[in-house]
Amino acid sequence: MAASRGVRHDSMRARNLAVVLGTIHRSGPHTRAALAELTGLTKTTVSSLVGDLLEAGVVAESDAVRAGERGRPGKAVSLSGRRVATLGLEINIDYLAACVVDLSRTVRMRRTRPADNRNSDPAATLEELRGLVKEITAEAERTGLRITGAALAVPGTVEGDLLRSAPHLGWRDVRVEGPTDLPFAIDNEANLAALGELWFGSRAAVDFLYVSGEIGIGAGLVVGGTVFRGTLGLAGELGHVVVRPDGPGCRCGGRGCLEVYAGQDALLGTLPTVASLVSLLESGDRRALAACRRAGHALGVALTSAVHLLDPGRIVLGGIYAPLYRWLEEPVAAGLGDRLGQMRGTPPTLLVSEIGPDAAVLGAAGLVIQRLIAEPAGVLGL
Amino acid sequence: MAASRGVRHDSMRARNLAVVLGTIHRSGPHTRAALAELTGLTKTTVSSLVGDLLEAGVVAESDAVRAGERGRPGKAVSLSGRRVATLGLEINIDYLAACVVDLSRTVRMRRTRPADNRNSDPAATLEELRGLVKEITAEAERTGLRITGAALAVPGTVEGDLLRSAPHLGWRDVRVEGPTDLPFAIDNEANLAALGELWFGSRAAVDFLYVSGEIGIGAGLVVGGTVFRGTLGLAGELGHVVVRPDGPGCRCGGRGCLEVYAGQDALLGTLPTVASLVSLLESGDRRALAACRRAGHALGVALTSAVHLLDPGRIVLGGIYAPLYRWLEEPVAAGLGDRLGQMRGTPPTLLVSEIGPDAAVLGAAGLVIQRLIAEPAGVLGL
DNA sequence: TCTCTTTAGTCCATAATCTGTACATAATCC
DNA sequence: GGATTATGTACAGATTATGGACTAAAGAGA
Repeated sequence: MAASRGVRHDSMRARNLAVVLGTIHRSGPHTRAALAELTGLTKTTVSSLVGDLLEAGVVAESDAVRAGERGRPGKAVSLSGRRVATLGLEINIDYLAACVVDLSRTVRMRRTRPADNRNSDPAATLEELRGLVKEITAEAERTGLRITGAALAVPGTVEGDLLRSAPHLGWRDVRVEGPTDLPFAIDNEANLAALGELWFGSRAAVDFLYVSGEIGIGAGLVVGGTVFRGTLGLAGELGHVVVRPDGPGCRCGGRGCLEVYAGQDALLGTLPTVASLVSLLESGDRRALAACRRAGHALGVALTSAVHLLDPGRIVLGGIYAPLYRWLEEPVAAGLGDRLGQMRGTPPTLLVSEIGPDAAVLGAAGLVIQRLIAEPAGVLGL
Repeated sequence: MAASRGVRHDSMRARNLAVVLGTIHRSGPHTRAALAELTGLTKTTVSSLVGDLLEAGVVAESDAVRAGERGRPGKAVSLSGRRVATLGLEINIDYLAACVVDLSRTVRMRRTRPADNRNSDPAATLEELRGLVKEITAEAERTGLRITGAALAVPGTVEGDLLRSAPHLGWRDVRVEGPTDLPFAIDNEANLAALGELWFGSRAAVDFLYVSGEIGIGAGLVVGGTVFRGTLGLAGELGHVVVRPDGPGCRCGGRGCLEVYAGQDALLGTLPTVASLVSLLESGDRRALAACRRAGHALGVALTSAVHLLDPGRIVLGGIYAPLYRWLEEPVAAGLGDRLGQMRGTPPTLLVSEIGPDAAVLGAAGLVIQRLIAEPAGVLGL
């Protein structure tokens, strides 16, 4: 639905700043002339806008660049990581994490603090997080970085700034305030991991479903570079898609949810870690292989439903599914291929995430960068 | 992702025309002063914009209206159905339909032409449709209506303007051109029926999942007043969500899809029509009741998956499920309630569609109105 | 080496659009 | 009937983009 506020002169300029910055972000460094061509604005206007962006330190001019064969070479304008950065945060079951990412997508800092957050006290954990944030922002500012905002990934469902339910933390209906006075957002771990894949993954694509295998199983759908959140922000709960309506009971109250078959607990059984499962798999352990196959089948079934409902461009398996991908790929792909049948041209490509367990923190920082690029004037006060 | 074109003076005005028109559409008739308040524009600007809209005939001034207690009364500006209307079209298995709906959502004309389109020749059917369109647009123009565009609902999957697959028509990969030189769109029957519910349903809401029970089962998700289409436009294929991974084979190639349990063929069995099933149900026929209960259970399972993945605000049952709602409500709601369990505060409300079998044609016209309101300057040449 | 051509980027007068204040209008209140 | 209050319009002023002229910087060709 169209935004309801009218456009005034200042918002026109704000919008054009966003258009220029977004174009640089989307299609790489360009000279002012090329930007004028791409945006449909005149060279004059682009020059003026780029001037503001340079002053704000969000873009930088490179040395002269050969554009065509002849003529004056232009100076390419690219995103600059010099001055502006954002803060990604994560509360997970056994650690707190924070990272500072600059506008050029370089990870400038990273901190992980082990912590046992199972059934923890929200206030205490958030206080701990606040400490981590203070520490890392102070250090970032010492190196001359301006942090423009923060986002927090949590293993649970989020509505607005309300953490509805994080079963593995034992949290319910926790209102999370920003740990600083920076602009702040909180979102589901899977949604933000999907953004991590979008911003830092190697197979850059703007349409995919990121599947986050953890103790719970979540998914984040990215369509056209934006996370689809549903009505309340609760979309993507892949872990409770029904695989077998009369299957074993799930902690959610339902039966035969995907999580029962392919959650971390189901996969590991009595094994202590994913690494131990991997080594068993590598040694050809039959029970481990069977467990993986079972999980893969269930995942194939749930993903079939997900593909029919969400129509993702690709599917990226992440979290604990990444190290297990060698053993999951075949059953999952087979399940998808068999079941999707003639309904679509080809089933979505299945890929493995390559950014590892940092996906969510990085994605949190990416979310803030995304907002900065979408609305530079508001964020930077231009 | 942000649009990539810069904003110029004329697009600022175009945008503001859309803002004013959209505000009138969304929150009803208002005086210029109220519109200024709502949009954040000044009274002067709103007056000027409303002037253009009046001239284009898309809005009309009412008689003076008491706004507050004292002061000069304002004249409310409301959408006008006088001059501008849109065309909704539908190709279905046993009929062609067309309707003309004006900007004030009044259905001005409606035509249905029985036709046996099962395994029909696309070219012939489209030619037939073209005839219907010529007839109805000629008549509309005779009454002084200007048709600004048309949209076509088809029982199948649509990518762009390509009809990928309409199994019940026997069509595959048909490129559908507009039946006139008007702006034209084609979309899935379920998506457009959802828009029909949005535009013409009595329980106005901007977030819901419309479930279209026909021979196939589709669903259209509306979030914030917009249909969610997924990456290729294939989202919402509820009929092939997996209910039982080892269930009976489905024509799609999968097994245990919802359609196998709750599609029209499964519900009717050997009965000829939905009406005959209803009368059996009313007379308490045990086999009919059992069939409905089975279908309701399956629907509850599939909708559970859909709720987890899509997070709809409400669920509206339409198509053949509307007349069967009395018998479906309990098993569906029970299935949803039991399975969704503690994952969300309350499960989405279950409702029955009240606009009947016209949902898709009406929604097609609604889609065109939606576009007109979103971009009046482009469509009307202001 | 000098000039021509070509492209990049800036300058400045002009145009489009919105803002803000002042004002005419129209109703109620007392 | 005058005071009050709110609607809608007029007009000067502000903001921003445009477009053509101009400067800058490089290669091509003589």
